[in-house]
Amino acid sequence: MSTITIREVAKIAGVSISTVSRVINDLPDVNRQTKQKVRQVIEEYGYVPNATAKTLKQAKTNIICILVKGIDNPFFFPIVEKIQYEINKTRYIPLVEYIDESADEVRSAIALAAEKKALGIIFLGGNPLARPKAFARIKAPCVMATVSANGTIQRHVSSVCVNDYQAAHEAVNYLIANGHRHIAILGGRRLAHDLVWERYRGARDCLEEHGIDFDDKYYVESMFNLKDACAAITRLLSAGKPDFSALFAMSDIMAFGAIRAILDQGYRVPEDISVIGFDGIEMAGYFNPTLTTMRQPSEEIAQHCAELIIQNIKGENLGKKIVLDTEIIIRSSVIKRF
Amino acid sequence: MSTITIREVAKIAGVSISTVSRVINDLPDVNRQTKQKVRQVIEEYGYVPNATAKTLKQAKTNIICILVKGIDNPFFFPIVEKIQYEINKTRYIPLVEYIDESADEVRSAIALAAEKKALGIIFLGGNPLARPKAFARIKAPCVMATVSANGTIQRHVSSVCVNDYQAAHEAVNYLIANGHRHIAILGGRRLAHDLVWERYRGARDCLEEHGIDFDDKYYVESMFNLKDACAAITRLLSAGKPDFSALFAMSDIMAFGAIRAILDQGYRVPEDISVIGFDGIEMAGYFNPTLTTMRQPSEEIAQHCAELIIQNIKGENLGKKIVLDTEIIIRSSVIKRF
DNA sequence: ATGAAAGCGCTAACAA
DNA sequence: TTGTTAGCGCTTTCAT
Repeated sequence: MSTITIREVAKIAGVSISTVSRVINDLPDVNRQTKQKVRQVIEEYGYVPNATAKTLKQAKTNIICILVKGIDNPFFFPIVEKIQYEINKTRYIPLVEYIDESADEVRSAIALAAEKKALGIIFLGGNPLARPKAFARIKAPCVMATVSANGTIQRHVSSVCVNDYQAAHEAVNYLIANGHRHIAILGGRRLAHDLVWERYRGARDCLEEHGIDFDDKYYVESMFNLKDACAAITRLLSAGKPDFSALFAMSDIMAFGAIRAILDQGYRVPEDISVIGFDGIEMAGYFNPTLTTMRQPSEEIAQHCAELIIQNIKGENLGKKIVLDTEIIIRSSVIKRF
Repeated sequence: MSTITIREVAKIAGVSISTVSRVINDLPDVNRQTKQKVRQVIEEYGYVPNATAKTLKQAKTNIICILVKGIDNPFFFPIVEKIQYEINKTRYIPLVEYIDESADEVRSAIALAAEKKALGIIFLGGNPLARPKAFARIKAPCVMATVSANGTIQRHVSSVCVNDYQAAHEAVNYLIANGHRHIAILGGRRLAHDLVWERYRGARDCLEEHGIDFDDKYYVESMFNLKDACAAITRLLSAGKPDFSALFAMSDIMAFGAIRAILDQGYRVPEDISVIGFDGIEMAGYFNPTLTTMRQPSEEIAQHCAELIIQNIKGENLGKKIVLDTEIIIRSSVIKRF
């Protein structure tokens, strides 16, 4: 593990430490030949600068952290990619940190801000705002991606998200417009996440506006994954012949799990039960049947996140809340009911 | 961004820096009351230790790095999770680093070993062995996950993988056993990756052993993603009525893309074309039709990786190559042909 | 039980 | 153009 240090490179090359430092960092005022010689020593001995020491010294970095909670959420991939891409175009450096579903995102963020001296943090997934007191410890500006920061008093917290209420409202409205009156909802724990609550409200209100009473036994609670969603819908269906003709799933992944369950129980999608998803992940266009879904504009979300965090770092637009529009992608998992 | 430092905590608490350090690290030999007081100051002022400085000082860590190339490969998720889980049970600390598909994994690894002072590195994805010279720079023991390190002379490189040749052989054999004689192969660039080459050889040899000539026009080249696979198969099918009854895809994701293409072209899976995948990702059991696939034992792979890297760090089993068995998961995307 | 002091590898004034 | 030097925040002997 004995990596060579700048000191030794200097000694071997017969120059001073600062000269080596200059070469490493491509600073001006270095003789061409000296530079050549140092480069050669570096190459030969495989010297690698110790970034820890560099960071320690420099006191500040250009790092913007992207803290992703939930490694296996396909909805996040294109967002992470795009944010990275956008930040890379600037003078800032994107640093993606994935943390476990069970990890504490606020603690991670605090650590990040301190350790990596992140100038700003973009949160993707999780529910950091749920712990406002701990959150207040973070001094760096924060941007919440796909989660609204409306409920926050924290001035350094911005957000970029869709109007979950309205999106869910539209999704259910599409179902109703297609003649469905008996609609089930597949979502997360309503009290655990604002996001879930908003989508639930949007869906239920839409139902009510059309004079449809929503019986809570048609709210199917599940985690945001394939297996759990499949199990939940299987449970619902195995009780007997379903008396609903459409299902609104709060994520595409849940929709996939639900469709599997419906198929396994001997029903057809969409002929017997129509399904609409949420997110608009890539797989939705490849699944069979292809999945009708409320698409969140992931590219735009990413773009705005990148822009906003940089503005925030410069002290501009702190606490700004950006709300984007969703778009329904009509495919073949919803059929007209007469 | 002005985080308080250990020095200031010491001053405020009226003790020395070392005492504060002792409290932070929970070392013995600190008076209860002193500890109390220091803790209080830390709490009150929101002091967070600077991990950069700590790492710099400590010269060595307990970090084991997991370097994942290709953020959107669902096959990797459970492996990463399990490796993390296993390492967490030991005194070592797992550190997952995701790098872009276009990034240089060898450079990243070198940087990692130096910067984070990783004791060992587990590689997931990419093809680091393709650059042996640069790779030799890494002094920390390395474990290649799901890629064979057989071709390497490097003594510090171990690997945990399946026998790709044999697995592909079995997959195609299953197709043949089901009466298929005309089989297409969907894979990556054969010369770019040993893994692709091995699977190709296994498939082709199996065909030959059954007296079937493989016409290279039925080798469909594509990247390992949905879109490209779908496009490639669409191209193949739009040429005219397919004269093959089965397809072997080198990854489940590719299989999904292929199935979409087949369906879109008006054919049925498996009635017109049977499809077998590779990897055994979770989604394969939810897709429609459910996907028959050669499952790589991801849990076991992860487990062995974790064990091996720790042994390697201790100087044991350096360069060990572990080869695991795949298992065919029979579902409904392959049908008997008479 | 506590403190003083020597660095970890690097950068950035300031000198030369 | 190059070298000298003072730290960055922390851990860790070694004294006290």
